Amino acid sequence: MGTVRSASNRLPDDAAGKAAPIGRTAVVGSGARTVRASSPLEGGARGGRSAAEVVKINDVAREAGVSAATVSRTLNGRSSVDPVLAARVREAASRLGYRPNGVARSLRRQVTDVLALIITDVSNPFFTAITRGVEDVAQSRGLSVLLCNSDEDPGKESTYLHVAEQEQVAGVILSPHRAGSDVAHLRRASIPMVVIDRPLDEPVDSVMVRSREGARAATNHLIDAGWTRPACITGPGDAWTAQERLEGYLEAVREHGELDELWVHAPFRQQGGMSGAARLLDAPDPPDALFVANAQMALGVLEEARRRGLRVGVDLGVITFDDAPWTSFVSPPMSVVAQPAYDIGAQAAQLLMERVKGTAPEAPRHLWLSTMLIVRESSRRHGPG
Amino acid sequence: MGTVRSASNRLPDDAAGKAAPIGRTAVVGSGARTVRASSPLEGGARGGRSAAEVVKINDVAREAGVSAATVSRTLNGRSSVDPVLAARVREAASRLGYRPNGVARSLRRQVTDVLALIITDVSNPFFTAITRGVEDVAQSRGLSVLLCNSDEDPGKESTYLHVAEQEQVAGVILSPHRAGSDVAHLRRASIPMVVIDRPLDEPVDSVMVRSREGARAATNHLIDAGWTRPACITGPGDAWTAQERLEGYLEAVREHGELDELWVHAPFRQQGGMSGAARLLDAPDPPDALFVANAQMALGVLEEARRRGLRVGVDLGVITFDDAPWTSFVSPPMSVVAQPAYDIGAQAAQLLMERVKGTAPEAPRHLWLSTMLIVRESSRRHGPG
DNA sequence: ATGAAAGCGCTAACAG
DNA sequence: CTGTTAGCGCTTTCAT
Repeated sequence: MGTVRSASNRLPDDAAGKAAPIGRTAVVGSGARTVRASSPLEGGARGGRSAAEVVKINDVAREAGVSAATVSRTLNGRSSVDPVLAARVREAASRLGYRPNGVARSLRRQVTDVLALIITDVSNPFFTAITRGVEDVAQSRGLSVLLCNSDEDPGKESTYLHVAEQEQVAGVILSPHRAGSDVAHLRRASIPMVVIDRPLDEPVDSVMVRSREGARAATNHLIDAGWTRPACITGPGDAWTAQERLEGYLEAVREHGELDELWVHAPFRQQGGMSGAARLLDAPDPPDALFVANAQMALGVLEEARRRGLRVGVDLGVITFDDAPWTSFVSPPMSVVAQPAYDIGAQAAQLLMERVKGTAPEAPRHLWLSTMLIVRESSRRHGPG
Repeated sequence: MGTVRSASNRLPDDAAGKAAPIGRTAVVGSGARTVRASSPLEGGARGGRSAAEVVKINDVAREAGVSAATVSRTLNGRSSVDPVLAARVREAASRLGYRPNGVARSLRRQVTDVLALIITDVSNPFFTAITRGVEDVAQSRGLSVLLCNSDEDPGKESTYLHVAEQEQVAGVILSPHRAGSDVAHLRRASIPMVVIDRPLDEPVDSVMVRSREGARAATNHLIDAGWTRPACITGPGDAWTAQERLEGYLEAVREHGELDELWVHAPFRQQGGMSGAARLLDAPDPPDALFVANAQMALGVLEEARRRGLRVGVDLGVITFDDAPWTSFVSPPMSVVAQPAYDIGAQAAQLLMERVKGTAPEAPRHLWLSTMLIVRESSRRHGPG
């Protein structure tokens, strides 16, 4: 697949050995812990003494000659403070390089200015587009977004759900692995949540895509284009989106009667597309066109087609879900069912913001967005030769 | 660019209006706060009373008839407890559905089991591959990874650096926007850090790629292939990787004498590649081959070439950095300089783990990984027509 | 091995 | 408007 010219990497052994975990503090001297300034003689961190000590709110208070409460009020602007004192506080804070401890604040306030977005695959452009949507609206509201990659792994998913709970994030946007994903703890901690891309067996806000409709349109298009044995390569059986896209395919096929129903399940990855295509094409009476459930799989399909010397658009019609950045550059340009990924993210963040602020109605809201069929060349039937 | 069949999305207005922020608690009744069980008469959450109340360590302690300290010790396994009591504690904890409050724990322990990975572009496959590397080793060490997308925006970067500090993450892996990115606060908070992809003007661990070497090899390859006016489309001038790749190009060009030095800077995006190519090709004496500094830009180059009716591999030679998943499927297959992205992440995580555990030497370590030239078709010179 | 008590650093009632 | 006081929920000495 190309000439390789050079290579040289190495992954070093774990130089750490099996030593017991040690705290963050560098192990320099004996076990004696650093002593914090407490005697009035210390007089605060004056001048250029670049101590590694962390400045706390009380240091600032002392330096500014006010109470910690006033420092807090000044810096948070929640209550009015005498301008003179406020100035003194700000001055002291910046002189000392004070940085509020977010953990302490969170503990006290019980919320953070952070929200978590848990997706099933960072390397899928569909999800990164969603991410952008989420980020844009979150940022406009002054919140940060922490991305968590659950990788279609229930274990990782629950770990991240746990992290979100532990860290007391303001809200969670989740693309659940399965409808049964356990979010009870989040609910119990009353952390607002919005589900995207796939449904959840819980009464929560959601933003979904009419996948089935898109799949049906894609399959119909394949048939209209003159392909006579369209098949479907969809995601794993336990993924709702995979089922829906398969359903859409089946609906279309059934509308036309006479057609065989041909489909396989495979992981939502390039490798999955490859093996799925292989299984289908190895059948006694193989399909002449493929509706593929995601762009990463589509790449695998192209790979397998190439391996077999099948010309896409001639020997094999192909259309896929997701308008990845590369779709119009492959040969031939790939027809797709585009999902409004950015909007999914933006809408979900909207809904979440409303929950966070408490301005949302109690009943869960469900948004359904539509797909868009973009016909390029891979799905058209070009005469052989 | 394709026939569009249907579309229908909408982005609802901000239904929230401009109401002041309200805490997470649903605003149901008056201002009276929920009262916590404190009277001995309450007797703990027996039976099916599914209270929305959050269970705290003291509830578990009471339920198990031990002290909070014992509960903590049991659940953290840091000190030995009587097996009988331990069993009782565990039983009580699970019966009550106790979930330790991570924020409180972090405040006390001053660390979290989470590390932050700050990258400049989630939608760049190079960075998602890095992410996988980081995740794999972090997970094997029992840590979770929070991904932060700084988007080449110094503001966002510093926000995330701030979040990382606030949340007291165990460590940070950063792909800095500029060498001058301000990480002083992290250092002051003694949060371990590893820099990837680009250097930082600070004595910290780093994992980098010999970009310049790769760029030089790519350019030399273009020249060897028979192209006579190779040009370079690199990233923004303030990005180190962009400079290095340009340098590599220049080195190669200079080695050959006689050749003009042709290059432009542009954002590391598809759009950037497009405009960069346009500028270069619009010149009086345009190049006949392009060395592109990243895969997303390369897509833009393909777009521009198509727009102008230039045949890649015939009228225009192209080679790019990064072996994105689609590179071998575009037409013609794209030659690339592959970076060991996964390894960058894995190695960085390794280094970070050692710092977190305190088993690393004090002096910063610098790892340099090599690229790999993969020659496909886009860079070969095929006779016209 | 266990419990009591002392905070981690901050914010929010509550008086003044 | 400001300071005092009381925790947020947990872990960890320090005694026992």
